[in-house]
Amino acid sequence: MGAPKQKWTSEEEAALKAGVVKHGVGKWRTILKDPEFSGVLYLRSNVDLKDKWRNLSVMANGWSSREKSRLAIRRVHQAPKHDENPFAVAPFTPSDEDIVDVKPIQASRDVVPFSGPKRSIVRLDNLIMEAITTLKETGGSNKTTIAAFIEVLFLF
Amino acid sequence: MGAPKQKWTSEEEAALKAGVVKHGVGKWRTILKDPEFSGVLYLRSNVDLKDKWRNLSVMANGWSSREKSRLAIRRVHQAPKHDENPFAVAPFTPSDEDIVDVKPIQASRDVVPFSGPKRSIVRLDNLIMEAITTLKETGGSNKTTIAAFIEVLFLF
DNA sequence: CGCTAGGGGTAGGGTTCT
DNA sequence: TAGAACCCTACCCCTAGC
Repeated sequence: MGAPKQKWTSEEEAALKAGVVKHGVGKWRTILKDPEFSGVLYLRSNVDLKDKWRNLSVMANGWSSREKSRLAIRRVHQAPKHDENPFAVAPFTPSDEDIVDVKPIQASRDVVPFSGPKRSIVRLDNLIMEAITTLKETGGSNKTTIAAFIEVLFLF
Repeated sequence: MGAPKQKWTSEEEAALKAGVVKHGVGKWRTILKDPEFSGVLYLRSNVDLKDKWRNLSVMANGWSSREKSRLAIRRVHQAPKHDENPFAVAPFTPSDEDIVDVKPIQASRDVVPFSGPKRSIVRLDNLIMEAITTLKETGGSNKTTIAAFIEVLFLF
């Protein structure tokens, strides 16, 4: 039928993450063309990268709760005239616990079916991902902060 | 970033079709400036019109067999607003004198197995669209024929 | 410089496979 | 039933060429 279904290797996954750190979320083609990653990702298309990142993002915060529940709230969307601000799509109540700092990851700690050894690594991994995603979504011009994550990223 | 992504409403789509009938394919700016349509299409650019027409043409011509299946199975799921207008259907089975052959514009990186006969769904609007496009492409000076389509177009 | 045609890229809903 | 990988447009941007 379709393509043979090729599972992502950890090398590819790492390259993707590094690529996102370097070029940003949504720059799939750019990441793919970067000589730094093309060697690893040459079998993947830009769409593949996008899809994979989507999966990773879900994993990174999907276990917890908020942030992604907005997807469920979306079903009917008709914008005849005078559309609303696209960024206002998330009607989450900015009450107390928001996505302010790099804290939300704590919340995802309770429901983790992981086995012992890699636990901390995965945790940090998710932390980074969440941080990056959040930074990007909230305007993400904070280059220095992102740069800071690069070091952490390559610690593993 | 780019533009906020504005989905086309059925009103806009109808206006575009009517505009094409009135001014012809490729006269995007003209359609846009026509007072008859500017009220509906005022937040679209000439390029937007062109792009949308491209989509519509693809739909009218080479709809993949998978799409056909999906359409058939389409859930009776209520439409909140008035999308999916009453053009709805011409359920009778298309015999064999359907559409010509128009291969999908697709460059798949992997296997390209299926190719078969393009038996498009016979939706009235698709027929109209095809007819208009064909007329235009083949010299399209058959004004009377086009005029005939106008009536059909506005029958619903 | 305005306009159209066409190539390209991304987002997101769907579908298929495991 | 779920999740991962892949598919299919809808929509937008860019630019060559007139």
